[in-house]
Amino acid sequence: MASDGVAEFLRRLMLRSPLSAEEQHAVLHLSGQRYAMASGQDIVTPGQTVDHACLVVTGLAGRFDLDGEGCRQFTAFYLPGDMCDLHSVPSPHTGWGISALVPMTILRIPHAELRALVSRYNAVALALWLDTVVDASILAKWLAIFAHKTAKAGLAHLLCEMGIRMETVGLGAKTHFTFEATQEHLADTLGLTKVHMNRTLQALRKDGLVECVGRVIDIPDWPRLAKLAEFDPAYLLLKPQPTHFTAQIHERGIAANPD
Amino acid sequence: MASDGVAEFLRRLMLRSPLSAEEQHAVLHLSGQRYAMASGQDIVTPGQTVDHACLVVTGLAGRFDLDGEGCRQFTAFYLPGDMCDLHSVPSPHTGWGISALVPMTILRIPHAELRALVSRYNAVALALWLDTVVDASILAKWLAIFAHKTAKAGLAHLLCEMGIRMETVGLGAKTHFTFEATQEHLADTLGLTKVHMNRTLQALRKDGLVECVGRVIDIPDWPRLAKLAEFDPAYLLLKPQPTHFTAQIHERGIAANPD
DNA sequence: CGTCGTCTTGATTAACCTCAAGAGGTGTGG
DNA sequence: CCACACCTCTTGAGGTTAATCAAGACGACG
Repeated sequence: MASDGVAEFLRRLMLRSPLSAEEQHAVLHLSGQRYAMASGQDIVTPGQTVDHACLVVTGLAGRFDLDGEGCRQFTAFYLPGDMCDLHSVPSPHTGWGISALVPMTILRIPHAELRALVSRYNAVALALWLDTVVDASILAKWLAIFAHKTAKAGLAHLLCEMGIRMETVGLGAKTHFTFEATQEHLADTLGLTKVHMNRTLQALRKDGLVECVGRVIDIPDWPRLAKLAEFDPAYLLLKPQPTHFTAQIHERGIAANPD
Repeated sequence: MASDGVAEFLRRLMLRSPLSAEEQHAVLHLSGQRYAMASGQDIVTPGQTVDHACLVVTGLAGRFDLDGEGCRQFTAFYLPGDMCDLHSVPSPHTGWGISALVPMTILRIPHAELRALVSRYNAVALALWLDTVVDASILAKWLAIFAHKTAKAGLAHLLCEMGIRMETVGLGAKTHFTFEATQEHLADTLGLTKVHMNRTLQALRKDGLVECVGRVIDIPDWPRLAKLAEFDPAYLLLKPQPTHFTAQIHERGIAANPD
């Protein structure tokens, strides 16, 4: 019944939170209206008050903040299975916006459904809360990396993160994945100009740390890139906290709690 | 019975979330052990797994991230009444640390108590969740400002934020408050060196935008500082979202929902 | 009275921005 | 099939912001 994106959302929750069969079932019964978004279209307009959260079914979305001159700063990326704007459940009025970085499909899930879910199932409430905490953890790491580090290390870190996240949701391997963000999107994430982003990316390519054809990213030497970035995936709060764990994730699958 | 810091925490929650008398009462019954922390001491060590959250009773705490070379990046400041590390309720293992920036007293509240509270009272669960969302909202704003803007505008923005937050918790006015962070702490927040932070602060002083004696901050011309910073307090998610509201906050007091 | 933490200053170097323009691809309409 | 617009990526030269290294001044504290 629910391979319209909700199953991927449940899978994401269970990466970090154990849920009973009943709770899983309840999550899978979430429903909402499907929308197709054009590239560049706003999923959430800055300052809007919303009565629903948006689940990314396919594509890539970015949360952004606007400054006075209209410059964008991206503060999160959302992949398929991510519930963007889950924050809006406790805080329906958001200052930020979310836009589609590529043509994509989303599922709008009413707050009413989510609130009913969390009031009935305590474990689900904690799971959703944890989901926003993960978002905040990534944000804190971005701040630490982008404010302190050089553009090269910052970009390297972002690519490592996207690699792990893509692999975790089954979209390629951490060393080989498709990341549909333009160089300008990346520049607006790291707080650089697109010119400097271009040169930084070239530097990584010249060092043999990254290869790109189209929007496909290849990381020929993961350890070296991770070392340059000082990348430690612990902040992504995936279950097995010790550092070398990514291999296990796929084998575990979604049925962690069959009872 | 509970003017040991818990009342201030309840007050903070009620700035953003309406709670019934029973719910308020339940929050006030939170208890924990009181600790005195020395300046510079870690309240939470990076990588630690905790079974309690820490309520700031007096003083100032900072959440930080460490990079490979041991450089600190602060990712949050916590004032009296703030529950630092509330994130640890859904995620007990944290990558970041929290340290006392001045001598301070805290209250350690066991996760067990907080979890019992949220499982009984749905509105409290949403209130706590919202509290971590506010934290994330500040983080997103910091990223946007510090990554994009010049040091001068970034520092101006931080001072505006601290002014509003101090006034909101009743510690001075937004244009006149005590902020016990050293220039080095500020540098580690904006991602600058302490040398450059010093010069940036001097620039603000020379422009007549800020005056400091000791750790007391004076903002002679708030509108001009706010304009330089492009400061809009909406991201702090205080209740009356329209822009000019700070006057009302004090008058409302804690008894917003007497029933 | 000396030590330590914090603030301050100067000179040099590196990182990043700004402005400007061109190259390559893609989709569209004539 | 070509012409055109548009988006993204790329390159160059010069200017600004902030980092680095080094050292001195000041006050608080024991």
